[in-house]
Amino acid sequence: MKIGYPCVNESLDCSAASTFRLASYSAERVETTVAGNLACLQRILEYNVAHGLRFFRIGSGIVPFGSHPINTFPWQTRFAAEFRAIGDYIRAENMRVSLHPDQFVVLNSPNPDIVQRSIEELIYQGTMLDLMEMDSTAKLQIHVGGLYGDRDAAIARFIATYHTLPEAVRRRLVIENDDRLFSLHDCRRVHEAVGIPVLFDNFHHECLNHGEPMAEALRQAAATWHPTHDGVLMMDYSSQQPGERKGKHTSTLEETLFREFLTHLHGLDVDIMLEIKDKEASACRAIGVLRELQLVAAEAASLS
DNA sequence: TGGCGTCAAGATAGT
DNA sequence: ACTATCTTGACGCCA
Repeated sequence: MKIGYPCVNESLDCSAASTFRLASYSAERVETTVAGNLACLQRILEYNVAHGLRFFRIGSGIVPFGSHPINTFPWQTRFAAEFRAIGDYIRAENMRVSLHPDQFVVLNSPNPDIVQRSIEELIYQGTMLDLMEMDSTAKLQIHVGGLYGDRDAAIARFIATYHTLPEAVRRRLVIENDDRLFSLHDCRRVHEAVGIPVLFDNFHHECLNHGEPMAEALRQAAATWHPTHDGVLMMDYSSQQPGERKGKHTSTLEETLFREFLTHLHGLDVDIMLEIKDKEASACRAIGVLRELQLVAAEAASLS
């Protein structure tokens, strides 16, 4: 089981998502910014190794305007060595990485231009993983998309678009159950049609489900991952921020809830991304919780 | 230097 | 038809 957090490290004084306005675009600016972002990414990964965090979501903004037509800078060749070095480090340290393109990637949009731009974005993000020479267990996670008033048609459009994706994207693409529109059940329908793995989000599942208990939901999601091609189930973990609207992520890890969640795994191996506001602080505490449990288990074994 | 309006991109619910 | 929200930071103008 690997534990991780997304995109940003708040303990370090660098950013791997440094960018600039479209209006101030220049090739020179791209080059210096990507160099800085990759240097920071390496520092974040080193921090993670030092703290036992072996899962990390790389931010979408490593290459500013990475899928925008304005960006004709050959970053893929200029930074090939840097990407490969980062990939070597990730493999050497037995880490796992993912990316999560944001809300603008909508493969089931009725608007073909939006679909095309979405595919361009997925190609950009997949290319980064390819340059790092990551295998197909490094994933690109997206949501199914919009509903547009007709769930079946929306799912059918996702499936149709999926078939047109380049293999380089398809081998990494996974769908995540969301908290309002497409549930675990809906994602499993898509999986049954095209074989795409379902990344499980426990908090979204609490917000939107069909009565599946947590342990059963985990089992169902895990069954959509091919053990060698996809790796073990990736999941996002969070919990409700008390007193806030339903769906608001907690500001810090609630250790009691996390321990309770772990009881539903029943030995299932998963890699857990903590989608929690205070980032690595909570991830480190999650590591502490797991170590405690392991100590308890080890003690019980030695006594028996 | 600090404050703050704005930023490539979509979809949805509410008014 | 228009706005706020998701979600959040960071750019970059201005005082």
